[in-house]
Amino acid sequence: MARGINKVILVGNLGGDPEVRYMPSGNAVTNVTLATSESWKDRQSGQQQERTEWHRVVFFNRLAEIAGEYLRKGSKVYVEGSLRTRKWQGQDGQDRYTTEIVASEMQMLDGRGGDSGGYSQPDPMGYGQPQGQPQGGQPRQQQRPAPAPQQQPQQPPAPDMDSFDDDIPF
Amino acid sequence: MARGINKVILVGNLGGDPEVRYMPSGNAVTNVTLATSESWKDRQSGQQQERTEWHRVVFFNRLAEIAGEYLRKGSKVYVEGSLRTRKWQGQDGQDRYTTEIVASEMQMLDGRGGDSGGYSQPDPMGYGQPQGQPQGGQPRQQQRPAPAPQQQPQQPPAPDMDSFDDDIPF
Amino acid sequence: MARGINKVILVGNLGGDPEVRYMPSGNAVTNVTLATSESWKDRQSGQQQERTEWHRVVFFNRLAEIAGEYLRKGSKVYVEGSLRTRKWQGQDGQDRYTTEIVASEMQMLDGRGGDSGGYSQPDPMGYGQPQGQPQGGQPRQQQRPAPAPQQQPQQPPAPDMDSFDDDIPF
Amino acid sequence: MARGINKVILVGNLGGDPEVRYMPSGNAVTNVTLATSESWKDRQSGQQQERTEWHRVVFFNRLAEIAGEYLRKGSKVYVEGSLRTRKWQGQDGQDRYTTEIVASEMQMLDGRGGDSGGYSQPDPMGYGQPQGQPQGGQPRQQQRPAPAPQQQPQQPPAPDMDSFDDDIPF
DNA sequence: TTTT
DNA sequence: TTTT
Repeated sequence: MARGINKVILVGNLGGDPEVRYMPSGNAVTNVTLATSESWKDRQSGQQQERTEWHRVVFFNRLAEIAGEYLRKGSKVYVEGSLRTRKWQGQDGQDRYTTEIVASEMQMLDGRGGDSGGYSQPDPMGYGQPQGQPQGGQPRQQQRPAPAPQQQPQQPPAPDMDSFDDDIPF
Repeated sequence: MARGINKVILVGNLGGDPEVRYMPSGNAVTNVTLATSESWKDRQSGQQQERTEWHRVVFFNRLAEIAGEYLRKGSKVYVEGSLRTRKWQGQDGQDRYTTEIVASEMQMLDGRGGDSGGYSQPDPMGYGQPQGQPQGGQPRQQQRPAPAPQQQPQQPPAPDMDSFDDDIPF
Repeated sequence: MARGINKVILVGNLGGDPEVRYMPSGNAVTNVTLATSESWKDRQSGQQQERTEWHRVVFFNRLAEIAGEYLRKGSKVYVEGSLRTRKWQGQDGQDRYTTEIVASEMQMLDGRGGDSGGYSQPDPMGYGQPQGQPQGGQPRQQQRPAPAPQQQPQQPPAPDMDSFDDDIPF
Repeated sequence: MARGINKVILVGNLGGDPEVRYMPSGNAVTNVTLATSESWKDRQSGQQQERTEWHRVVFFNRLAEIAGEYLRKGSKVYVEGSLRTRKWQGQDGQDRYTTEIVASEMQMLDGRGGDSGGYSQPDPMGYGQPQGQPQGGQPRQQQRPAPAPQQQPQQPPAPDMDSFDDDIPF
């Protein structure tokens, strides 16, 4: 039961490949970062401005497996979920807080995925090939660039797997 | 000012090219139909079932022009708006009601758009590639057509342009 | 599985008491009408205008029972669901279509509902009646306090006012 | 223009009175914390569990003034906005990040606000105070009634119960 | 997933 | 770190 509504809807692109981990229970946990951006014309300078917002999204269980399998760096994705602020200890022993979107629904919005390898097994989600892409001409090579090494600014540690409760309410 | 929240969020594909009209004031009004679908396994038969829902979306003013310019049959699009039920007279003189989504925000989710040039070749299927296909290394035949363009049952007349109020609050 | 997103979020007041029916299977189906309204100042006349939109909402199964039990005419409610257009035959034998919101989530937003019973004493917590309580003719004791205000852990400093840009795009 | 969608919808209660500040430009900035909570039954212990999530919400400009004027500790409110993660320096000189919801829309969901003053008379309409009205210590006259319940025009018949499918996918 |  |  919920008292209140805590809902997030994102459409954005993955900043890197998903990171999949497994809990002792065997359940999967997948983390991605998602970029959304806005651009507008600055009133004073008349300059075009842009701001990118980065979101930390976490998937659990079945959704974590699907995300790990189908999403790739650059994938465009719809994510629906809820906000959760999680506490962790910095190396200096101080408390830190990180806000994440705990996904409850995910939908791929492009068919590239970003993975050149393609599927060797059937597509459990029935996802896969893109809708809305021009179909003439030659199918093109998958262009996913090599995984960029990436420093997260202030990387919070991965959540302690043992502290996860399979009964997390979503 | 609003009393209450009336919000719709859709991600779907256009059933046809947008229809753009102009009000006497010169403001544009664009109509599209948008398909969303769900599939699930029937409990009894074990059969895969699918249901496609068709939404009537209307854009006004600047958004109407952008929609008219960039959207095409098959385009995948994010639409945010509000519900409005509109009354009209059937040929038999009887009242009829049609519910539409009045769009307040729109975002194209496939990359063809954005370019006013559009297609230089026709899309043979009328859509672009469907979603829901496996993506193996070998491009394969399109197996499931995207939601078939179809005559909307009971086509309500286009809204009477003169009855539109430029002050509609959105 | 879904191809596309079909989501509606409403906050409004019930136009009448819920109508509960039961399917042959014993499952409940509850219908309500929900009002949302907007008001704005007309540009030309300078008059305050108001438009009320009526939404047909249908609940199934367990949600239908809860809605039938706790909602009343005038109740303020949050509803999340999806659009569904349903075909039916008019008395003249002609097809008609009605668009409804099929609710997937519901939350009561007042503790008094539309029942005139209401509060007879002031609310000592400064909160009002918690959600999810029955709202029959007899007001009853508050049993679950609303979330207690508490100190935020790790209060970040207020943003530096000078760093704000008036052109922030929202 | 946006590339991507960054949308948050919250319904919750204020943890404290709003904090209003003014920018050098004279524009207002108002901060509140908002609680949403979930409760569920733990699978193993069978115990009822509850988790409250606290959200930092910031309002700008006109919305900041309205929030500062009408919201109070305990107020139930609908907030729509977008996520923004803001960087700041801890006392130890280290970077910290705080995620906030930048509100673009706000609606009060109770007529009493958090002010214990509340109503001294019963609500004749069975509705409660309309939104958007001042709610200071002195209750004032209700000026705009909530949307009047009214007969729906063109009532379609109730759905034929036998045609419902228990497997409807939601 | 659970609850009202 | 993404995308156009």
